[in-house]
Formats: sequence, C-alpha cells, structure tokens
Amino acid sequence: MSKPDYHHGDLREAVLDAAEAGLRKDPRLSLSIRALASELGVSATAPHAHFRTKADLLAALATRGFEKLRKKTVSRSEKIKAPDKKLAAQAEAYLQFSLENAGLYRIMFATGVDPEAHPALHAASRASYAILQGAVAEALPNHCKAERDRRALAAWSIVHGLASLLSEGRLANDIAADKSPKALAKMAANLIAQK
Amino acid sequence: MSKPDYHHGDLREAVLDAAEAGLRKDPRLSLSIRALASELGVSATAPHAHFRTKADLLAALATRGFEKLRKKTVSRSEKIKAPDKKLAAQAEAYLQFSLENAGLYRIMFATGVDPEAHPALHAASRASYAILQGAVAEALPNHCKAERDRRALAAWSIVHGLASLLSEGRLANDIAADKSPKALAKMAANLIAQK
DNA sequence: GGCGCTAACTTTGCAACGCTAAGATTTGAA
DNA sequence: TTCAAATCTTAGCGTTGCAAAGTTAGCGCC
Repeated sequence: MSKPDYHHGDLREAVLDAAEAGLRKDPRLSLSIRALASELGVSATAPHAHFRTKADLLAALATRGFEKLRKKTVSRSEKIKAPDKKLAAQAEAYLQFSLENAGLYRIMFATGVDPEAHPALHAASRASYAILQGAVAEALPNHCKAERDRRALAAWSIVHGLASLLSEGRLANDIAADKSPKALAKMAANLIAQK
Repeated sequence: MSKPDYHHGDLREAVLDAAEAGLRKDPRLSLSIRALASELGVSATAPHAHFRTKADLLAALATRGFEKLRKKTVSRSEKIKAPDKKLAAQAEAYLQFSLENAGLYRIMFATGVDPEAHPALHAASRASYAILQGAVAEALPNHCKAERDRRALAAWSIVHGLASLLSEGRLANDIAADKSPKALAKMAANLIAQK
C-alpha cells in the first residue's frame, strides 16, 4: 500500500472491479485484459498472474454475477409470505438485475464461460437456481416433485428468456406493450403458478 | 468462372456459407473474417468488399438463421390442425433448430447484432415471430388481443430461454430430467395454452 | 542477518485479428 | 471503345491474448 510501484494491493479483485465498472458504464463493452491493465496502471500482462486465460477472468466475473443475483432475489423476496407473490417478486428481482447489470448478465451466460470447468461458478449458479426452485415449490405445494422440477425449469427459462431478449433490446413496443420488470414478472409468475 | 484468379463467383454467399459450415462443425467457433477468407482462397480483406464491418457479416448470417428457423417451424406445423398440437410442434421445431444450429442461433441473438441497424434482419426476425404469434392466437381464440400478445411473448421467452440454456449446455440432468426437444416443447406449450 | 524460495510484476515478442488506404484487375454499360 | 464501378490484392496500422524470460518484493528459515 505504501509502495504502489511493485505489487498492487490486490490486483485480482481490482481487475474484476474494473471489469464490472466498465460493463456498467457500457453494457456492450468487449472486455480486454490489456485495457483493464492499463486502466489500473499495471503492465499489459500483469493480470495473467491471476487469470490463466481470459475465459478464467470471465468465469470469475460470472461467479460474482450469480452471487449478486442470488443476494438480490433473496433480499427482495424473503419477507414476502404469499407464495405466488414471492415468486413474482423473485422474477421481478431477476429481471431488474438483468437490466441493471446487462453487461454482466450477458457474460454470465456467454459461450466459453463454462460452469463445468469452474467449480465456483457452478456452485454460484446452482445456489442462485436453488432460490428459484424453492419459490416454485412453495407456490405448488400439492404437485409432485417431477412437476415442480418442470415448473422450476419453466420459470428459469421464461425469466432468462425475457431477461435475454430485454437486455439485448429485442423487445419492440408492439411485441411487449409493458416492458417493466414488474409487469413481465407478474406475467411469468402467473403462468408458472397456474394449477 | 473460367478465371478463378480474380473475381470469385459469388464471394458474399461463399463467405456466409463457409461461416455457417464452420459454425456447424464447431458451434463455439469464434468467427474470423481472415480465417474465412483464407479458407476460400481469397485475400484477407476481400470480404470487406461485401461486408463493411464484421457486425454486418454477423447480421447477414443472423438473417439467414431467422429465415431457416421460420421455414422449419412452418413446415413442421402447417399440416397440424389441432391448435395445441400445432403450438407444441412449433416449439419443438424451434428447439430442434437451436440445437442443430447452436452456433448460428447464438449469433442470431448476439450482442452487436442489431435488428434496428439491419432492415433485412429485422424483417426476418419479425416474420419468424409472426409464425409463433399465429399459433398462439389459434390456441387461445377466446382471449383478447392484449392477452394473446402477452402469451405470444411468454411463448417466445420460454422457448428462447430453453434454447439458450440448452444449446449453451446449462441444463444439467438434475435440472432437466428429460432434455429432448419434444418433452421440453410439450411442457412449454402446455403452460402457454392454459386457460 | 544473510539465504533462498515463491509469488507478483515487467519487458519482450509473436501470431491473429478488424479495418483502412491505395493500387490493380475485371466487368458491364454507354 | 471507353470509362466508371465493382471486385480483389498488397501493405500497413493498432489492438488483442498469450508465452517466455527476466526483475523485484515479501517472507520464512537457519
């Protein structure tokens, strides 16, 4: 800390922070290791000491993303008791996250970011999905496990599909009359929680 | 045609064909103008005469993709009369397409491929969506237009979400017990066509 | 307190990429 | 036949991910 010349305080976290900040400023940004390094005042190849490949960097970023997503959906829904409203609140939180973190969200599902190859990413992704599974199960207490699993998958699919289309700007006004996360989440939750 | 030195027969189509072939062989391939050019035996910058930027090339590729998708969903469902089965057949065709053309499908929804900037892409995408809209409307004849629009959007979202998760390998066995397009399409159609 | 090990970082260098600019060749229409 | 437009080539620029080798800092150990 006193000698900023050699040995950055925590370059690994700093790189991830800078990447996230860059994506927040421009969600369509194509991340570059060299650009991040120069932004942080280190040499172009310094980040390679912490990330073997760019895919590893993206995986670490995606892991952060899933953790943020999980925290957001939990905090937005844990106080809600009514199962159908809880499900809708989670869907809304998910959609809000995907819009407020469009760049990060894109990387979380990008080709080349492989949960199988990164245990931490896999765990974070699973933990995030488990929250949704829980809400679906609560909303459908009388259904068998197989049906609840199907519905949870359907819930993830519809919410991920909406998030993907929405954050990539694929929903014109005549396709989606009301593009607010609240309205879209309500629609999704109604479909999923149907008897 | 007799002089293969200068003037390729139809370089524009050849580039798109080669790109599609490359993506079929490796769905995760990162397309490169230079690699395509060398593969076709032309200079590295020759394709630039037909595509101003790489984004333009990808947009042309995506346009082809949406046209193929539309044709496939139409041909697989036009003979089916029962509205619910027709919807399911379209969903199945959509999922099959996304699996058999995973690389192309990825590009169709990639960041930087902007329908607003490419009229042909916009038209092809809309034409493809119109097919789905039609099937949803037939399956819900007694609902108002607003509700049918909502359902059509939900149908696209769930099917696109499934396609995206499926073709990126994000669906582990314990998340989706049956990952066959048929089973997933049936699940989606059942949800959408509910009263 | 000097020794050496390890991690963090730098410099150097390479191959591939998208793209531009300028020039050559071919084509097709006037 | 002429000439402009379309097509393609060569040359070159700046950027990128990454490997290799060298440098520096921190830190336990005798």
